Amino acid sequence: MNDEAKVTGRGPAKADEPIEAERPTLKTIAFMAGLGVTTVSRALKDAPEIGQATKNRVRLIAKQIGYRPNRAGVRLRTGKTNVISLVLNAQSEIMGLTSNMVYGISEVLSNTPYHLTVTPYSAENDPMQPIRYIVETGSADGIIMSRTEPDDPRVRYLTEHGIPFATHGRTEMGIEHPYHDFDNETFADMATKSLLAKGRRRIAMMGGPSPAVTYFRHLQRGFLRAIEEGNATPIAVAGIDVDTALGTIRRKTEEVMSRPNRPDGIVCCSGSTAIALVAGIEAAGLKIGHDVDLVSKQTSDVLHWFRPEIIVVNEDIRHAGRQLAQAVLRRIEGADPRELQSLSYPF
Amino acid sequence: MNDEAKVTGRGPAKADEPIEAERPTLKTIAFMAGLGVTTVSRALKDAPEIGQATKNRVRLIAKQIGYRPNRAGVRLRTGKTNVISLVLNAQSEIMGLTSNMVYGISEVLSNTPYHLTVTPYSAENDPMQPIRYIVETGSADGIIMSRTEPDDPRVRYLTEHGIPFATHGRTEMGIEHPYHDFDNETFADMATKSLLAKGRRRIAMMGGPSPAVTYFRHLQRGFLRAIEEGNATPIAVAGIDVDTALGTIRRKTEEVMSRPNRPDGIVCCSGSTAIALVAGIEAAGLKIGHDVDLVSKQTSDVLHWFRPEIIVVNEDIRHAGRQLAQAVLRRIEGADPRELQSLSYPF
DNA sequence: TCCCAAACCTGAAACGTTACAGGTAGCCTA
DNA sequence: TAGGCTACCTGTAACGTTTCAGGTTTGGGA
Repeated sequence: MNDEAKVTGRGPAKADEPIEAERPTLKTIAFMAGLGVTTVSRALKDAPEIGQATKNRVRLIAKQIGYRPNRAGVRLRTGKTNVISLVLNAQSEIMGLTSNMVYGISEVLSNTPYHLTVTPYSAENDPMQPIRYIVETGSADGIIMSRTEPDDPRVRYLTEHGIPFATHGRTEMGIEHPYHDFDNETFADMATKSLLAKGRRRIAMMGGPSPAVTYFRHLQRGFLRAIEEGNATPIAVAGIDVDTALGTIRRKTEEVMSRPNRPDGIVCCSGSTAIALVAGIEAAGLKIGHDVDLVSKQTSDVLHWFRPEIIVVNEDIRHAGRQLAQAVLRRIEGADPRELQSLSYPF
Repeated sequence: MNDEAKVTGRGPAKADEPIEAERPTLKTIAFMAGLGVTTVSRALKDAPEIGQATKNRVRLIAKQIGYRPNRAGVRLRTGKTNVISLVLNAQSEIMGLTSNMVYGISEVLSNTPYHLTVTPYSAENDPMQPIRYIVETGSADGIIMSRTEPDDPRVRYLTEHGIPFATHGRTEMGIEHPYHDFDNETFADMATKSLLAKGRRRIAMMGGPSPAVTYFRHLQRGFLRAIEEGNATPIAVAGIDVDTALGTIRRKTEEVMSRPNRPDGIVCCSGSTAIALVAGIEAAGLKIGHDVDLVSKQTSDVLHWFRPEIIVVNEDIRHAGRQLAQAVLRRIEGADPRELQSLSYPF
């Protein structure tokens, strides 16, 4: 049977130190219950071969002494890390995106044994690098990532290696995988139409992502469709992306809005861009809602209270985080990826 | 000696599966080098009792086969988790704070074996709860936390338990611990003085934190000192904190700025608050830089390009993240906490 | 020639968990 | 009464690492 000394501590407590309670293990419970360690392990995970009375007894003791399974032990034995990794591009910080994503994911994870680790990579680095690291070292059970591209090497790699993951954004590579996306096509369509409805005819779209990212195409498609249906003129404005420095946006906007053939309506795809846009527009001596109308997507609630004249559409990133977390968790449990694909719609 | 089968795999690979390369362990290297596992372990950590030639040989093999220590093994044996935990209040999302903090910390951690996990807690919950969880389950080697209070129970608890940590913000409880803080007293002083220099005499301060948080006092002190020295009148405006909903701020500001005894200068302590303030001010029919002057601190670069009339002071949260990460790491190595205390200054 | 220390290297044990391959008691059936 | 089934429970081994307590060789000094 068990040796009591081994259960209660590593030796006699020194007189001048407080008796530090050892963290309880399965062995502690086994000793207290007069059972084998195996039985306790099984009882705690509700295995069918353990009697109900024993289970109750074990669970009572476990709760009383505050037993928590040692993650290192579990991980070493089973390979299960109980970690979800959020892989992020540190550059693309659309206002509040990272934080809301983190908080959304955490909300879901807080009721589970999973922890969240964040792995940012800098823009100069290969996006594959953190992914490979996680897979090679087996440091997470699931991955959440953003900046999804139509033909995304990360998606291919993870699928080949059978690692559960979910992407913020869709791909176009014929691989069914969990994702959550905002319906940017509908957003661009609706946004453009609302400008058309105000009589605007010379419309530009700004503040979208790099063309490499999938949702750039969605935006483009929705925008161009509405423009065409409305018989309006699309104004191309280069160099105002969501990753562009705000000072550059402001300057560029002022310049664009001073041209004779300036747009009279703007669809903006990000909140921080919108703020710099407004600054540029007003620096050019124009008035929002009079000379030009502005519709913008936002991922934090800043715009709402900034200029009531701006038509604001919310993309709820926190909700996206929740969806993505749910998706990876269910994928880890083996769910069909096609059931883990969701879209949110602009209202 | 070692059994080759044990080193190269768990059995013959099935014909229809690709030969999945097993992840190398110390045993793999030991077998390849014709050494004992112990020797390899020691060689890799540069122990003095291993010969130089052996070290070189072992390290070469390790590098060649891409050996990475198994974290679960290390953690189980030594108790070292190689994890730093960032504990955050999910409510207090000052614009971009969370993300910049995360990125700053990651920058430092990326050159170390440490991973970053994020543990948010909701405002309704006890701030001690996540801290206790981490300590009880031993799930991190170090903790970074914010919203530091003058008499902070978390600081007391962690100090008593000897867990390395660093706080964003100072305490006033006579415990020397690592921290990084922004010199909010100087900020408030400078900000107020710059308003005085513009001839403003009726000055309010808004957008600070909850009075429970330490830096509330710093702001107050700097503000009141400058007010007194300048023989100006402080205008008290209640209910416009950094955590207040922006809609509320906007409404309240409009109301305050419509009073006959309205402030003619405002010191604002957060960027998002400033945006809502401006909206309120302009809704009241006033013009920034004419009827009222505004100085604001910001933690993202939005304000800069928003209204040039606003005097902007930057608090670099990314830098704070770097400092805090450095501090915990050095604390883990046993450095004196008094050498891990730093302040950044408004320029 | 013998002994001893220094320089290197070693196997076994342990961390906490789960999987494997049983073991035992009690009871029912033939 | 034997055989066998069911319901519960058990010890041992293993995951990969580090620590402990040695072991072996080499070379130098007496």
